[in-house]
Amino acid sequence: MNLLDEDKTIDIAELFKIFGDSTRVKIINVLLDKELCVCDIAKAINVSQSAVSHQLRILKAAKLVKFRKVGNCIFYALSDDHVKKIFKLGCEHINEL
Amino acid sequence: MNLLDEDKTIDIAELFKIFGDSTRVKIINVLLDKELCVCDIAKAINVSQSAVSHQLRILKAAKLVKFRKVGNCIFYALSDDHVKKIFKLGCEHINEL
DNA sequence: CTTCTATATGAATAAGTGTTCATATATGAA
DNA sequence: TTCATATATGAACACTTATTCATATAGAAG
Repeated sequence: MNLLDEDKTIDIAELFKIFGDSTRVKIINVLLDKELCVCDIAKAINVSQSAVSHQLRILKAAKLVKFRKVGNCIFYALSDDHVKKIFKLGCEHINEL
Repeated sequence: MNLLDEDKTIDIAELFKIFGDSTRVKIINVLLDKELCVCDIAKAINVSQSAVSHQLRILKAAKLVKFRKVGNCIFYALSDDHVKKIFKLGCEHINEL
């Protein structure tokens, strides 16, 4: 049962690394069931607009979030259910400790 | 659907952060289906004994691995199926990209 | 065109992290 | 006890990363 060829080791680590920051975890958490624009995310998790924007850039680059533009605002949402699954499994693990 | 109270945000991030290093990913990968002692892990993933030991300490502190002593050797294994589940879900995500 | 709001981004700084190297500890064998 | 092997650990260093601050971009409203 060897799930990884050497090439993918880095990719896996990079994926989990993205879930490994509390600001990004907060962003993912508030996006679990709805899309939000940047400033609403910032308000919701009480982090500066700039910091949220920087982190969204990372989440976007990893294709963990998608976005759509509506006038002046940009709404972000989780890319797919896979992101939710990984996140929820992590939550379950924590809750069982 | 708000899975996190503020208190747990850090815990979740800390959990994923542990999966977010390629040396630790390699260690988890070789422990998926068997236990191994430290020097065998080091050989298997081609990383120094010291580096492996340092990373095992982190995995141990997070209760992601368990260990047993046999004479001179210390065999490490994944703590439980939860660790495997999270890891495999990450692998699936990567393989689907 | 000007102003206001929303978002992005670059630079700088501070904090965190992984590896290496040297060494300590501990167990087994002789 | 002495030697060899397995593992752990502390310090140092290089590297990465998240935030802040200032500023740029862009769209909407007046």
